[in-house]
Amino acid sequence: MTIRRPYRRQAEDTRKSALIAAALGLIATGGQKAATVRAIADKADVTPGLIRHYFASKDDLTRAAYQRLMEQMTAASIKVLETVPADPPSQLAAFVVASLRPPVVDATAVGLWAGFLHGVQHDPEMREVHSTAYLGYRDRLQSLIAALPRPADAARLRADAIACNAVIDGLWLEASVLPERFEPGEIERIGLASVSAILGFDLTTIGVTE
Amino acid sequence: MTIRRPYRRQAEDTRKSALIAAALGLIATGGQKAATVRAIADKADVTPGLIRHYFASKDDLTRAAYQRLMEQMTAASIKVLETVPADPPSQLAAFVVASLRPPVVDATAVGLWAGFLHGVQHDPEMREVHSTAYLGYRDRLQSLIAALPRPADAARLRADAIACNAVIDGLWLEASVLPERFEPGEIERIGLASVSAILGFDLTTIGVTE
DNA sequence: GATTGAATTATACGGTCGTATAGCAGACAA
DNA sequence: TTGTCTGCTATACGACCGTATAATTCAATC
Repeated sequence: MTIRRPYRRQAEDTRKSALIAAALGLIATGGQKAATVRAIADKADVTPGLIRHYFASKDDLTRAAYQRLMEQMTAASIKVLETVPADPPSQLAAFVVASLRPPVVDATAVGLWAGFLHGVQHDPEMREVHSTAYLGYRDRLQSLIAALPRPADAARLRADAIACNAVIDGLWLEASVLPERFEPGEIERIGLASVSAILGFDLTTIGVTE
Repeated sequence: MTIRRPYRRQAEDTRKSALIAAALGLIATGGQKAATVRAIADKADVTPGLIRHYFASKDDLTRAAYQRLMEQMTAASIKVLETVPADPPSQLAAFVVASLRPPVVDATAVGLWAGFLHGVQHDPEMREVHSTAYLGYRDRLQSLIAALPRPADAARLRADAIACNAVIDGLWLEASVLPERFEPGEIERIGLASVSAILGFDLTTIGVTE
């Protein structure tokens, strides 16, 4: 008679969360092709069969992992707003800088993002998740811009939000992919200067050093 | 006795090129995992064994495909410079707009780019290709900015080039992933306005409608 | 402490992957 | 025509993939 692997039962949320974390870790390290059912189970310290007990299919797990990733990324930028003065310029400056620093700017984050992009383009459910997260982030940015003491109509506001979001995204991309090409603090400085120029409102004199 | 598939001999460059094109097509459509040795051979109308006759391994073919992609993408933006007036503002405006239109802004292009990102991050050879292409594009942009009739020292020039490149990249990303969220021409307009604001030099009055 | 239901493991299946190697057949020289 | 080089095909191998299903063992309930 052979011995059977011992185990401890866990709550559904705990297991699902562990499996999602394992999948994200593997995708970050080795790309989508490294995140096999067996490897994920191994990393989560369970056996492969359990994945299909909690997720209808591997694609289902992949979708859940993507959702988690998007939540984490947008949450990091938004949370910082609670820790700075409530005046609009400080809030916006902090938001911009937080989006251009770890943990948002990070080689694994952009790797993960890229790993999911194909799914985002072809899976309607993932597309929905992406659209919601992206527009949520941009709307937040837009409301911070709208709060600034400067005149701007609705059309201008929308264009400004798209433009500022693009600078942030572009810098995020470049700094994440080729971090060694930039000096420490350079990306944040350029980000603040660019947003200031686009909005016609100086944010560079606000202290956001930490 | 079984019949054997008939074939015609081709030059090495022809076959390699066809295999690369097939690989890119498959990655664009179905992601990296769709670009299997068998599928690539099928699309290039040869048998799988031929791939390993021309490429040391599948990774070798993947690297070649990435190189081709980067060449195509940067070439598209640069080529447009020959077709517009030689004065610096017109050149820069044309460059920006060309980078924010098809074929550069394209759902398949960004899908391809994402499909290769993991390799770029982990394969030194692909990283080198990326670095060269990216910096080449940015240098080109920087030289166009430098030619503008406005004062700017070296440090300012570098920061401006990084910032403008970031806006372009960010808009490229957003427009490629969620094209239905933007009105026709909106991205180009925002791109020109943002670059103008960052540089403090108006490019929006130049006709680049085409 | 016995019972019971579900969380977890175990095993198996058909399919596809990248790679290796042997031999056929197309095209050019003689 | 004949010979010969090599581009190309054919076939096979071991590994691993996602999925399906049956067997077990843990933990809560009575």
